[in-house]
This record gives sequence, C-alpha cells and structure tokens, in this order.
Amino acid sequence: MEKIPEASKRRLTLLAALLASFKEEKITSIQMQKMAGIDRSIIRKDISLIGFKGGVSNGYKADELLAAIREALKLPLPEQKRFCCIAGLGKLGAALMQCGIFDESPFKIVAGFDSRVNRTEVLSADFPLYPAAKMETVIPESKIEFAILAVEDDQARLMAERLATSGVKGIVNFTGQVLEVPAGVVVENVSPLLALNNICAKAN
Amino acid sequence: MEKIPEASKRRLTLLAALLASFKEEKITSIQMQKMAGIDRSIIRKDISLIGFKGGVSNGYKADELLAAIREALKLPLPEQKRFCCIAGLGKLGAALMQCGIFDESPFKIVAGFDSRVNRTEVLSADFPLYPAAKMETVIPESKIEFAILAVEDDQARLMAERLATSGVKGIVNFTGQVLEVPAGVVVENVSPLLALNNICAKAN
DNA sequence: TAGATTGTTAATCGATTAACAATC
DNA sequence: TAGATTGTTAATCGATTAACAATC
Repeated sequence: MEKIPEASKRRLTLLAALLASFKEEKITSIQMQKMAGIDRSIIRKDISLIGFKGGVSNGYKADELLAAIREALKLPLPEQKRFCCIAGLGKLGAALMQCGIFDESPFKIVAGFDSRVNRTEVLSADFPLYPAAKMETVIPESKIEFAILAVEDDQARLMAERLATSGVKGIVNFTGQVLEVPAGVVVENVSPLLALNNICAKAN
Repeated sequence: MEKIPEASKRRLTLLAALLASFKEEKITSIQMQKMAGIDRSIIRKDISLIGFKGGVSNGYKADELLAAIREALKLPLPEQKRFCCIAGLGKLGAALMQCGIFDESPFKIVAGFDSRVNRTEVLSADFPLYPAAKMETVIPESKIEFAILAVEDDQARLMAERLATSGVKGIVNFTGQVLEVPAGVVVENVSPLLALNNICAKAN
C-alpha cells in the first residue's frame, strides 16, 4: 500500500470515530459527507487509498469499513490496551482522570504525575499517582506510550521535554503553550484557547 | 489581501500562540521552525500571505508580527472579550469552567448549561448556570458566540444541533462524537480520545 | 564589510475535484 | 431493469519547496 497523506489519515480517523458509533449496517459516502462534513469524492478517494474495496452499489458495510480503517492506520482496538499517563493533576488533569472518558476505549491511564506533593497525596484514582520526579523511571517501567499534558502553562515546555525524554511517543497538549519536541514525538494540540482561536480564524 | 488558505490560517494561529508567550524582542523564521515544528520557508510564505513586511535581516519584531497575525486572521485581542458558554457540567465541563484557563484570554465564559437540575444547582461559578432548556433564549440574549461542548456522548449531537440553532458560530467539541452542524458553524474537535487516535495514525 | 535572514519567484509536488464506466 | 453508488482516472487546482537577489 502506498503511503497515506497526513490529511487523509486525519479524515479517516474522524470517519473511524463516526463509524464506531454508527448504528445501521450500511453507510454511503453521501451519508458520511453529511455527518462528517467531508466531500464524498474525498471520502471515496481516502477509502480507496487504504485499499478497501468492500463497497457495493448501496454503500459500505459500516463494521467492515471501520475494521479496514483501523487496520490501515494502526488504530488500536478497544481490547488492545495502550498505556497512557496524565501529567499535571490540577482541576483539569484531575477531571480528565476521573471523568471516565477512557473507560471503554483502548487507552488506559496507568499513572498520574504532579510536581506538587499535596496533589498526588490528596487525589485518589485507581492507578498510582507519583511526584513528577518519578516520571523518567515510571514511564518506561510501566510501558507508557502516550501522555496527556495538563500542567500549568509555565511548566508546559519543561514537562513536555521530560515526557519526550522518558520515551512517550505522543503528547495530547491541553496547555496553551506550543511545545518543542524531538522528531518522532507527535503532539496534538487540544487547548480550548487554541481551538477558539482556530475557530475565529476559520470563521473569518 | 488574497484569501488565506486554511492550512496557513492554522499555522499562523499556532505562531500567534507561540509569539504571545515569547519573551525576546526579535524572532527569526529559523527559531520559529524549531519551536513550532513548521518549515521556515512555509513560515515566511505564510507571513508574506498576510502582507506583513516588517522583517529585516535579523528577524521579525515579535510584537509587530503577533499584532499583524491577529489583525489578518481577526483573532481577538485580550481586551476584546468574546462571550462563550459551556454546555455540559459534568466533571470535565465543571473543571473547564473552574480551572481559570480563560482568565487572561479574550474568551469569557458567561453561562453554563446542563440538562440535570442538580448540576446547575449544586455547582457554583461567577456566571449563571441554566437548565439546558434555556439555551435557545440565553445564548442570543447574552450574545454568546462560542460554545464548549462537554456533555455525555449520547447527548452530543442533540446539544450541538441546539447550540447551532441558538446561533453560536463555533463549537469546541470535547465529546467523542462527530458533530453534524449547519454550514457556517465551525467545529474544532478536541476530544482526547480522537487526539490519541490521531497520534496513533500519525506515528504509524 | 561579512554574515545572516527576509521576501518572492518559479518549479515541483501533491491533493482535490469532477466525471463516468462498472457494479449491485 | 432502473436507480444508485462505488472505484478510479485524468484534469485541475493549490500548496510546498528551493533558490536567490535584496536588505540590514
């Protein structure tokens, strides 16, 4: 299979999210265009890019298409747990670890870190909480691959660097800071502030 | 000024975030490449796209460049408050409204909504909390332009539709659902789950 | 000046789009 | 069959990249 462009990967990942909660058996590119806001030509091109040819004249079987996207993009299945940690246990970090958002997902939080001892001692979770000083040892030992970064802005860059040094492959960045990471480490910026600015820019 | 491509807008918005916390007087495209992970040719092209020509042979004045980007992209300044609301006051929504992330920003939360009466009555904030039924009247009355969507997944689509109907211009989507919105309403997907999947897809 | 970086051009590269034969 | 949608091609469109004269 040829290499899949970055833009196609993002669209396919979004389609996978759509399909995961889709209730009917079959789905057409027209329905997906309407639901995901992606042109149906692009959708069919993206599907063709991953080599999936299960479509027939009344659409794709939703579960087959979902499986094909997951396989092509190496998206984890719910039963293949991938270990994550949360760095920064302030209001937002604590909420992310407690709100149950990862419960049915392939991503499992197995550690929390904070540089303030009172946060790691006061909070409770069904996984261990550590002082930030333990990051470099715990992350490799616990086979943690991904990190949720929710520290205060003034610590963001330092912590991102330490997460990268500790071996995480990706960081979900909730801070308002732009992170500088080594090649090979992927950052997804999900700061609500950046998101709002992106909306302003797009809305013109 | 010609129209600015979507990809350029996103990069420039990221550069604006970078510049907002940049401490030195001058910055070069090489520094920005290193810090934001964007090729310097693209950075200079993007800057040229917005018609900014303040650069000299030792870089750009950071504050001038930031002002130019904000103006070209119509990004709000800290003193020009834009009103937002939070829909869904569970653990995550409550944390977002209490964590102070919007404090120094141009975005001001002026209302919270939840369909569960006990949430709007138990929680406290320095802005009013309403039952979801009030959305359609409060949003236009309070001149709310943007919404943070943090409801449970099973309510996500319905609430997004109601937010759009109520007149918001953009939705920051924290839910795992893909939202279907009318043309003209902008959605930024910041679900941690989607972000993790995007990281997996990108990391190959 | 010597060195470094900008601003811009032109070439390349890649992505989007439209169209339609093939298929069910 | 008639109608609808896929899969794919080719054309178009737009974005990225490299290069370099101009500038400080």
